[in-house]
Amino acid sequence: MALIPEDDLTVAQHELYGWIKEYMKNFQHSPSIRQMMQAMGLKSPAPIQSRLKHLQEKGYISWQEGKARTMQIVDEIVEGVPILGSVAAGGLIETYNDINQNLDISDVLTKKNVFALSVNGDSMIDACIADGDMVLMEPINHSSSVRNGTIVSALVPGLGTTLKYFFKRNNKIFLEAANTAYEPIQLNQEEVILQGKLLAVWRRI
Amino acid sequence: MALIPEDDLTVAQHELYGWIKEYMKNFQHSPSIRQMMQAMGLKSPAPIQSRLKHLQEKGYISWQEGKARTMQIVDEIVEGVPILGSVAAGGLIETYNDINQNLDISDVLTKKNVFALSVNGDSMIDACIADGDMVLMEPINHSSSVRNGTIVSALVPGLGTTLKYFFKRNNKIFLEAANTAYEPIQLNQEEVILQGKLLAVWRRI
DNA sequence: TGTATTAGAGTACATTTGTTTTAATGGCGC
DNA sequence: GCGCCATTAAAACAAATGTACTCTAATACA
Repeated sequence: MALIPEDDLTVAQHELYGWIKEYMKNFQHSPSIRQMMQAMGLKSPAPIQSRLKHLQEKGYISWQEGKARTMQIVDEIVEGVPILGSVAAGGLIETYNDINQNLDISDVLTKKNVFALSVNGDSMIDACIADGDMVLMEPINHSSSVRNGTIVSALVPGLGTTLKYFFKRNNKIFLEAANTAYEPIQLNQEEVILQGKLLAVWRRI
Repeated sequence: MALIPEDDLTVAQHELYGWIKEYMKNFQHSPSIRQMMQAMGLKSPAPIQSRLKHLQEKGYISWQEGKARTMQIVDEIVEGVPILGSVAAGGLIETYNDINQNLDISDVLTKKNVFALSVNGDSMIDACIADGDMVLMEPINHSSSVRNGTIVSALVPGLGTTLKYFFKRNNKIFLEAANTAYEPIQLNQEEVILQGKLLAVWRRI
């Protein structure tokens, strides 16, 4: 049960294709035929040429003839997944099939210094952040730049890093869970280091 | 308020840098110096070399000396956000700073035919899927390939597209919401078209 | 077993391409 | 105006590279 139907490829072609994808992901440019030759353990360029030709005929790759390192992987969508519609819960939905919109995640991922944290526990369950989720955080420079109600990751000495709602009242900082089973934490400004504020949530099933 | 501090670049360097990024985004490989020359309206490679050298010294790009089209853009993180630790709710946490792991989203995004749906309503709120979330779905070919308990988007004639838990018992299909306020839907196999199964959830704050 | 097909080795060649060098140009301060 | 500096043009060169070709070994198939 292959996830991607690459069954029309021979073993050698599949191996080369995988190597190329890996190389291009790492180096952001196309490898040369002689590099592929070496990577595949071959001693002449002819077999690579043959495999590339087949890969091109089957629509996996393309390149500009005669030009060095101009391969492209045509198969995979580099960035963006089509948004096919909106889906409702129980009620009516409009399914706009031909909308030309793509889910854009890159703006968050390419933001400077963004980091991710893996969520443990269920203290934010009422904010729809579950155990095992990845939260993408933007570093906080000044605590004054954080609005009340923002979800932040905060380092509380003795407690460790925790994900909570942030509130500031009368120079006191309150960290509140999104779960009534947890008591709010009240702290002085010096007692807490705000690490980042929540940008996005990512959950793999 | 520039997002990325490119202020240390001259106008010519900045223009070239922008063009290179655009080219590499479109073609998945590095341009040649002569291509850049032409794009910048120049008639000799020397000015491009000079600008590339400056871009390299300032840490924007890199390349392998002597090799054709081996440029890389070092500035932006192409894919991947560092996972800095795991964050707990209220309890203790281990914050592993030096873990060399990156949040990898590409495997889902580059999967064939994956599509996204915008979630309306709160019927899946107990599965931590909230109004406004984006759900990434993998197309379903055969209903037999869907396991009980999977979250699917299903097209129910007269009802529209809906996001629900999928169950199959005695050749009947049950679509259950993750919200006790909604009643389960019971259908015959012919009455429902399974569109996709849930791969991931994405939520922007 | 014999033959056709395919894969690979080895080689050669033209083009592309990075790099170097030298000369010309143009702006700029004095 | 004059000289200094950075930018560009122009040309040349060597390395890298894609491509074509021939020959050999392996493989499949009847």
